[in-house]
Amino acid sequence: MATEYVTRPRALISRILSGERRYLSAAAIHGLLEREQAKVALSTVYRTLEHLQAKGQVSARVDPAGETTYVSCAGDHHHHAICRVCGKVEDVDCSALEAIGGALKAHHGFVLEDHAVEFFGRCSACA
Amino acid sequence: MATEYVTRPRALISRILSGERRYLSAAAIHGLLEREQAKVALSTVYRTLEHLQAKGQVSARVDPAGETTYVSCAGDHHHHAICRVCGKVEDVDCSALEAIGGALKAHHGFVLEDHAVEFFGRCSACA
DNA sequence: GGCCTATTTGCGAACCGTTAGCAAATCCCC
DNA sequence: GGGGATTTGCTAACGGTTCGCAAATAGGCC
Ligand SMILES: [Mn+2]
Ligand SMILES: [Mn+2]
Ligand SMILES: [Zn+2]
Ligand SMILES: [Zn+2]
Repeated sequence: MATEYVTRPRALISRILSGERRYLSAAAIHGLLEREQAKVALSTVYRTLEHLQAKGQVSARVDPAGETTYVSCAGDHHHHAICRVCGKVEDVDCSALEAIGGALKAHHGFVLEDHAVEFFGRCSACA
Repeated sequence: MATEYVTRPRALISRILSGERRYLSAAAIHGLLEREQAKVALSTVYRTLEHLQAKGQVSARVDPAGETTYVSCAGDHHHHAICRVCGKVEDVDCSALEAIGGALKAHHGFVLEDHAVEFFGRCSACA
């Protein structure tokens, strides 16, 4: 049934993502593949990204221009601090946010189930 | 130069937004206008939303399907708790997040400049 | 190694939300 | 009411993403 093939396009795209700590668009990944003479269709890039997301190896976000971008990302629930200069992504723990659950309940009767957070600023190299 | 007209479409759209505490897409707003016999072009809805955003009366977010949605939103910097059942939006203060700035600096040398947060759960009516 | 079949790819066209161009309509102020 | 700047409506274009389907590939099995 759900047999899973390790194909050349998938290996190439996984390699690119794991060597990159910035969010990349599908088009950007496709461009990087072209630059190294690897012929992979853009639709395959999309399908592979979808596949990697389903496997929990990639996290996506929509950038301000409306383009979806992807980073290699695994591990427990956490958030990203994104450098506005170079785009570097740092993983950030979010235990501080747990406390907000109580306040939401008290003020609005709101039962907190999940949250999404993004931090923006400058990484150590760009500060 | 930047004279500003109060037109019928703008008044209609502002009224719809201020009477709604959920994020609405441009198409949804357009649909509501149709339902009340008001003929407004979809492109006018987009332009009005852009206009209201620039005036700081509307806040936008891209929903999981990639569609941009809009709520009436004014006041100081804050975040939104969105009910997963009915879509109702509560304004949430974020003083608790300020503390994270120090930790980011200490752990990653990251200088925090801004953050974006969304909370998901169930509002009091849907709990 | 060769065969076989399920899975994946490549290509192109279709899709869909959003933006742009431009003439006609509207708003505002005198 | 007249006149000029602004806004609207319509339609076509745009750009990222998804789809359909035949050709190619992976990998288990002789
Ligand atoms: Mn991560
Ligand atoms: Mn708000
Ligand atoms: Zn940086
Ligand atoms: Zn609710």
